[in-house]
Amino acid sequence: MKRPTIADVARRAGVSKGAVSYALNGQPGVSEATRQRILAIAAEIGYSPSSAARALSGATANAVGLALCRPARTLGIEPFFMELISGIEAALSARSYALTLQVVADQEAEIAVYRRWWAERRVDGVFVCDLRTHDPRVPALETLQLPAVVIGGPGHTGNLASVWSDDAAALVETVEYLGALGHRRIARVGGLPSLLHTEIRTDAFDQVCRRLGLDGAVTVWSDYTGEEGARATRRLLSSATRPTAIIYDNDVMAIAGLSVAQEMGLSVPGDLSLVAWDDSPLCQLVHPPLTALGRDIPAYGAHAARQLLAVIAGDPVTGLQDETAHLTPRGSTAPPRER
Amino acid sequence: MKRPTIADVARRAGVSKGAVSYALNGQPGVSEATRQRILAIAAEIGYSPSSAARALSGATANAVGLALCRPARTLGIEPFFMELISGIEAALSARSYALTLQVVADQEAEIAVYRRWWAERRVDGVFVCDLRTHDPRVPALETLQLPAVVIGGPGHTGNLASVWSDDAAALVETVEYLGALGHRRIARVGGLPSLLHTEIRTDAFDQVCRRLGLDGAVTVWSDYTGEEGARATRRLLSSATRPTAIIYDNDVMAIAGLSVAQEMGLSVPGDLSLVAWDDSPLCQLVHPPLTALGRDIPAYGAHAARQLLAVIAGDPVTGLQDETAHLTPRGSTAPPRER
DNA sequence: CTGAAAGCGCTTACAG
DNA sequence: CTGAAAGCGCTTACAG
Repeated sequence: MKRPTIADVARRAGVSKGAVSYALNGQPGVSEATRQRILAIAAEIGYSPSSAARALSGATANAVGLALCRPARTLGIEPFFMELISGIEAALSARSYALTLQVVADQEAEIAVYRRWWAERRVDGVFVCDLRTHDPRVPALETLQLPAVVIGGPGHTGNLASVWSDDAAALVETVEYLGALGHRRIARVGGLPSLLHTEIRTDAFDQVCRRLGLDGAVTVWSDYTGEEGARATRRLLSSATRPTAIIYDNDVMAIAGLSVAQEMGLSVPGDLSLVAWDDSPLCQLVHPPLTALGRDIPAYGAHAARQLLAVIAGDPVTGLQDETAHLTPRGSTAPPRER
Repeated sequence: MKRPTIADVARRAGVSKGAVSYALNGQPGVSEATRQRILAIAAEIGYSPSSAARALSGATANAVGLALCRPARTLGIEPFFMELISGIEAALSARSYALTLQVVADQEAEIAVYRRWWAERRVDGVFVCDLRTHDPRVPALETLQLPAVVIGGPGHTGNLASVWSDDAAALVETVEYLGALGHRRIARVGGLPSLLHTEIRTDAFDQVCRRLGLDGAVTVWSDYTGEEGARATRRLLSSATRPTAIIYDNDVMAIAGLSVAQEMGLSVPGDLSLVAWDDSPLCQLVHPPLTALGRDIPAYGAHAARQLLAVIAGDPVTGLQDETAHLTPRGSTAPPRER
């Protein structure tokens, strides 16, 4: 089947190719009647402008890129990324933008991908996930002048636009809630310590525990996998002064932790309260269902997409604070049982 | 920062643009010494050919498309798709192909996306997931002559290439195993009944149960969500002749089923054995860990990607049978307890 | 082995 | 409001 071109539409409509271009792009230069006729003919013969030709004539690529730097196993098991991508995608396709995805091994490879995308003019902009302090991707993107939106923060984003959520506030709310239930020894199983949001949560955790005088507070780090979450939990629960409550940096680790507690003969929430960060449907599938910190991740992705399109359009864009995660108490938290 | 073009490389190397093109694409027409010099200069100034210009001059778009027709919530929670995408991506990026992703609402919208991608010359080929019998996407793609690989089957793929796994065999193995343990009343919580692989599994289930004389065999359908999996399980376990074993069409439903069994006071595996299809890490996070049917999903995606690249290259490609899922027995299956 | 040139299908000033 | 033309950055026959 031969693909229709702008010339086919022009011939049928009895106008020049330029007129067709103006009509399709909503530019002035054609009468409304002509525009309608041209649009009808384009629809009739199934014409869509070649993205290559369009991109080559200086217009945009109509595509944005997302490079993910996580191994396949954590990508697969964490609902977060797929939900984020769904949200990004929904906002992009509403504006007929395509999403180009690439999985990379490390930050260096990620920067190389940005450079290639830029040189190939393949994308008009990119999303940056898993921000770190002193993140080399930020200056690299600034140098390339490739439009970008950081999904994360606040701070450490240089001149790049960003979308972020107040993790510190969510963590403080959680600790205060556990404190109000009567917990004095609260532990936290954090995510990768190199990620900015892990650092933000850790700092907030230390501060609020100090403020509430909870000196049994301890953070151990993990990598978001169930295996590591289980190992960290086993270590915490084997200590002489074991915690009565644990906060996990994702839901997969929390579910693994629940399993470990049951295997060690502890009752949840009687002997141990558990809180998961990221309230995916998984949290309600286990027994007892997990108290969790949740927010609308697809919406977060959609906001990031709209920010990126604004940056590409040249609008002045800075940081956008998204909804703060809220705590949904379920069966995994209760006052600590006296020992 | 200005993007380097082929002219910049040609000027520096003191050759024509044509020569640079030949050198970069590994075509004859330049001496090996010149080729090396040109490649070195390209690398030095960070040159990558504009994908738009390349696509416009009749070469390929160097991108393939994947349209996913699932709501955000099941996409997020099912590790399957993200693992598949990881595998596809790894095989594609090894050949510097980009993956374009789009989430669509239904099959009609999906066909419209294919048509648009084709008209825009945005992709060189596409992957087709969630195959149905009499799937309208198959003739649509045949008409467009857009290279495609169906991820699923066997059968019902028209002239399109495909990658598939023998679900019938895996299901038979599972039922025979449960039968050998002594189970006589086996139920199955299936996925969406409209999907081909659900049909294949259902037929295989009916046949093997008949062959083994298990007349309590029953299949109920679901939509892969935990909620529906829980509801289906509750219904099955409330029946007077409740099953002693249940096979689930994905792991999320199996985990929900485990939770329901526990909530109803049944012990797993004492009163009820459970088997999950799709052996993601989730299966080992619950208590007891789930017996599951698993296979290497990233590899499945990688095979599909290599098939698609072969179709695009014009190689003769037909159906490729991938590994059959194998059963990993864990704590959720045992002989039924006498009642 | 190399160079000059046409052409891919658009967009966008520039004349009319 | 419309048409003719240049130009985006490649690839690929076609001469030399």
